[in-house]
Amino acid sequence: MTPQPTELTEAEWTIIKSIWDNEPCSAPAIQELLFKKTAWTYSTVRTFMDRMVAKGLLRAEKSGKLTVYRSAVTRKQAQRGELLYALKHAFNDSLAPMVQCLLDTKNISRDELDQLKRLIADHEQTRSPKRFSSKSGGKA
Amino acid sequence: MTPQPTELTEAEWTIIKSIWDNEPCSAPAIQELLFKKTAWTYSTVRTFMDRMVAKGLLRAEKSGKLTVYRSAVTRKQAQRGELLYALKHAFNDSLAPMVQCLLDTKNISRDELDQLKRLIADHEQTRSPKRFSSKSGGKA
DNA sequence: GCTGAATCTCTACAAGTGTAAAGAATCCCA
DNA sequence: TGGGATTCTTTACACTTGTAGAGATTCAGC
Repeated sequence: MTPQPTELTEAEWTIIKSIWDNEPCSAPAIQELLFKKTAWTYSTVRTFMDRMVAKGLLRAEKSGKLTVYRSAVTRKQAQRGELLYALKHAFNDSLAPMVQCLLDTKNISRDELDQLKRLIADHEQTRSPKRFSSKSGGKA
Repeated sequence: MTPQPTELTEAEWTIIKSIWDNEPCSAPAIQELLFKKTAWTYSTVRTFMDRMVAKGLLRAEKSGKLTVYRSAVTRKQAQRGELLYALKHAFNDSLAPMVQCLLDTKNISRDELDQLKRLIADHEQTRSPKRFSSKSGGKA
């Protein structure tokens, strides 16, 4: 699972986000949903969507005259891909510099900082249960 | 300063990293440095570099027959650009989900976790000195 | 069966990206 | 001063991305 990480173009992000929120859905539906933001015509949207099918980002299925689309990658997968791209190229795969850059760049509220600390604390917990990991281990 | 954030392509990252580490430098020098990794010919490297000059990522200067190149964006700027792209598109500009994804994705060692905690702690300190910030404030 | 609305398919084109060959210019040295 | 080595310039080409028009298809209702 989690095939080779994919990076999406800006347009692809726009499309797939709309699909995640509405799947299964048709091209005309997506076009209408996005029109406010993008002013894309039906042709444009349709072209993107078909190209994304070709790339394995979406799946299409004919239902009568309608073509119905679904995502073929999860939000998590796509996020991972994008994150790994940045991590690898901009930060040579090192966590700390990336987080440092994040801290330097965005104006982070106290609440957000607390939230980050909590995330890390929780992760520590999960990462190394260390003691009674009576979690049902492994498959059958 | 810090003009509009730029995202770099993979090839551009490769080139500019090599330049940051060696500037000022010539195209043949960069080509040779990268050849092991990329097998790019001189023409390829040179094309990239000249296009990057056109984009404002590098600066070029003739010195006799040699063209000498320098970066026109700092590592920080480029990192920021890449990070903001991911943050914006994949995470709708929300810090926590991005960090969460980071934690979920990479195998993070205990040391790294500690380092992250320290980063955040330090940041808190800096962000809101709150009490005796007798730190020499501001310029002149 | 015909018409109109909705949808689809095909084709196109400009800009950007990855990749490079071929030939021109230049310089060092014998 | 001519030749070889180094570097530069020009041009090209295929593929991707952003964007879309024009015409074909299909269905629903008259």
